[in-house]
Amino acid sequence: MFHASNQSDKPKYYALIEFPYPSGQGLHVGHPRSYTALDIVARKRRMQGYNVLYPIGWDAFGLPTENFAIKNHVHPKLVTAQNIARFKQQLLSLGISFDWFREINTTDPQYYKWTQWIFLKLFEHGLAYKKEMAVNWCTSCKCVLANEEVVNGGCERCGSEVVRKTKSQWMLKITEYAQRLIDDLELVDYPDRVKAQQRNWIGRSTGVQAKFATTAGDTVEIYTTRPDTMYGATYMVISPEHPLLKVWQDKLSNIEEILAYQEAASKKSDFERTEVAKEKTGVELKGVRAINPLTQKEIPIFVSDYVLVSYGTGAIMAVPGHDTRDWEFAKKFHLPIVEVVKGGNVEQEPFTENQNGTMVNSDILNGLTVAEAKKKITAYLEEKGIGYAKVNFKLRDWVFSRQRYWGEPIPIVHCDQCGHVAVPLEQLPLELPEVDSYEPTDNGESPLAKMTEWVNTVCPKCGGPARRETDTMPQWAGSSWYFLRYMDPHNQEALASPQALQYWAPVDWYNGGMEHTTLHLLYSRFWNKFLYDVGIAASKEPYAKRTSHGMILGENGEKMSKSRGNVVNPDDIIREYGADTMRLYEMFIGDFEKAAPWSTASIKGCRRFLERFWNLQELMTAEEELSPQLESAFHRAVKKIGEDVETLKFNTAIAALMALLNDIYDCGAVTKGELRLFTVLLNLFAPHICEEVWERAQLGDGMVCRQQWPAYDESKCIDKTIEIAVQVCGKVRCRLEVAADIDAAHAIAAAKASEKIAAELAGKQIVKEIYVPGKLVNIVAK
RNA sequence: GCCUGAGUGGCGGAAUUGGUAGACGCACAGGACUUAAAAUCCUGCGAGAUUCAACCCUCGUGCCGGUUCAAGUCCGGCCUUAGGCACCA
Repeated sequence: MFHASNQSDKPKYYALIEFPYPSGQGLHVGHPRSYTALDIVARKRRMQGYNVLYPIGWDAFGLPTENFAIKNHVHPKLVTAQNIARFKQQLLSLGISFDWFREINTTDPQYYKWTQWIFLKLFEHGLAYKKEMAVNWCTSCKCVLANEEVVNGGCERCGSEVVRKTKSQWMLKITEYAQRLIDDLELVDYPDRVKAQQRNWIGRSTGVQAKFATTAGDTVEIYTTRPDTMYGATYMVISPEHPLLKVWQDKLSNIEEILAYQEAASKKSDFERTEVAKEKTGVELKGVRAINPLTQKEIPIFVSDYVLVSYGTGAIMAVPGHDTRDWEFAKKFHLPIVEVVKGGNVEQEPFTENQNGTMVNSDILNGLTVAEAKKKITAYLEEKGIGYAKVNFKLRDWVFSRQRYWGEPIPIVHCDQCGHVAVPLEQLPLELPEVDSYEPTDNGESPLAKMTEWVNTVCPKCGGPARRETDTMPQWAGSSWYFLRYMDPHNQEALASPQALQYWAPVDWYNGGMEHTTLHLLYSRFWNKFLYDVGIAASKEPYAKRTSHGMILGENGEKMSKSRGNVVNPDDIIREYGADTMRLYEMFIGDFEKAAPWSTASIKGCRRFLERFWNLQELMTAEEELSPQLESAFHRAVKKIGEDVETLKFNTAIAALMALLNDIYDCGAVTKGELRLFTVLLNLFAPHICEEVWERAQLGDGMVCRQQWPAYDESKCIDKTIEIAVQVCGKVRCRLEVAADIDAAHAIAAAKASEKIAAELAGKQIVKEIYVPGKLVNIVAK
């Protein structure tokens, strides 16, 4: 019924919500908050003459389905199909104007064929690579997690402990796009908090990478954001995993102690390692020392787990006078602390302030400000060949392998002769084979590894024996490009036709949850940028505008969950109050962008409002015009509702409709023209009842949702008379009814003429008279 | 520690650029209708003092201070709280 065409004379509008994961629990009351909001926008755009694309689909790969399948010995395909059927029926009952002709499903081979195709493109461009590395391993899911999926050292999904494990993994080089992912935030309209969170996650820092010579005759590279403090570097720290330890092992007299420390560090979980309040530990290397390139002094080298191997060079110069961690470490190990920036007392506490401060004890830098010193020393280090300016990011490459069944197979073949070879494009989709058991294997491999017939294949390159990759892709794969598939969902030849991609891109308005800011939102921006670079996606950024809805909490103000017993089932609400009431309530519940507690008691108000609207039919007169008493109220309402929908203020838009309805009841009658206009306005929020009233009261041809969005007349938004406040010295003393177009002189005169004000001013001298048009008069008197 | 937000009645929440604080709704109280209840309709509903009653008055948007004729809104300093990041050099 709401079918978007890829060819139209109308301007296009692409509204998008995050497609749901069809879980076994069915729709959550949180889903409709987002869907109804953009449904309102989509409906308004259609009425405003746009060709609107508002699609829906299913992000259906994932662990809960797989776990359910394991437990109940059913194929996840079947579980998925059942869940989708339930979700679909629930969404249909809400009357969301999705384009169901474009429904997609990430687990459909015709869909994941293109997910695999994109992976091979990434592989072809060197952005997908396999690497032996320490990864985050969820002990409960028996699966590798991306950094983005680890929350407080626990699994984002199940909360279980995450440990480090060395495994060979497929990685995606998202770091290649780090700078552009930051820069291009300038091109899009996202909430500041979303942009800030993404920048924070990517974590750009500027500094210097420099070489420190050692007494072993080689060098250690360090990274620092404070090259200005290099004269104060009194020791050096390398991470326990640093490769130089192996190189130096024969020279180190305390190698046993170091290896023991290394061993202990490797056993710690992520959670333990990143615990903040932890006391610093470490071991000094006996036998190798470094040389501060500026002071030429020999300084000790320590190994400590407060330096991470995965960031920078895995080694730092330690400046205890001006870094909190170095200071703590120096105090514990009684290392010298040298002040190089004046302003604090470095014996008492580190002086980390880097705005104001003058360099001291720093030879060529003495007397400079920190900023000047940074510039000068960077140039100096470059000139001497000691170091160079370098930008670093906290963002790591994306661990893309999962050792699970229910995901897209990674279309790669391992050949002893040719290495990693792409499955030829014409063999896509590489479908998931049937397996007997979906359980991961004991050694942490995917259940696919047991499918020897499937695993053993021939190399596409040399024809020799080869093995298929048995890892699958993470759940994020399918959702990283789905907005492109919607543009042309049935295309067999390409992920979408160039014309469709050109026509619809970018998504004009994308609404979703804050929880996806550093996961899905970042991943899909990355994929879109890559696809843009290879000439497929038509816009640099996938989403022109992003908004975020707040969570709907339980009645007790806590997050809804089964264990808390505060879950509200949308089916129950729809059954008892109807879909329109449900939609209206979720939009009226509060500020759209903030979390709001559910209140079943408050729903009644929305239901009552709709009943009062329904009963207007009995008050309807045959007149077409707006009645003089209500004309300005209607014009104001059209204006307000139009504006509020654009700024996500659905709650006040509905309040305006309620106020307008109260005004109509005060008049005791409604003209046909008024009811028509009211129905048109309300139809965005409550489509079912409005279509019904539209037809029964014979308000017009066709359906309400096909009408034009009404215009308002600015000049008619104003009443003939208005009430202004009269203040004396800023305190309201009375209110006056005056003509709306009254000028300052007359307004002030009218104010003074009132008995109350005259009495108030008696015997006082007027100092100042202020008139704020349409608002108030303020008389200042002594 | 750093980065974002947010603190307003019994409750959810309103309040362009500083300009009548509490829109709209819920709950509650009183009344009408009814044999009765539900539903519906009408009225009231921040706190305090005063009054037979009403008007009027005083206070009031987390706390302290400031700017202004005028501050929920702007500035400075705190407190509390939610979300994100975090031994990131």
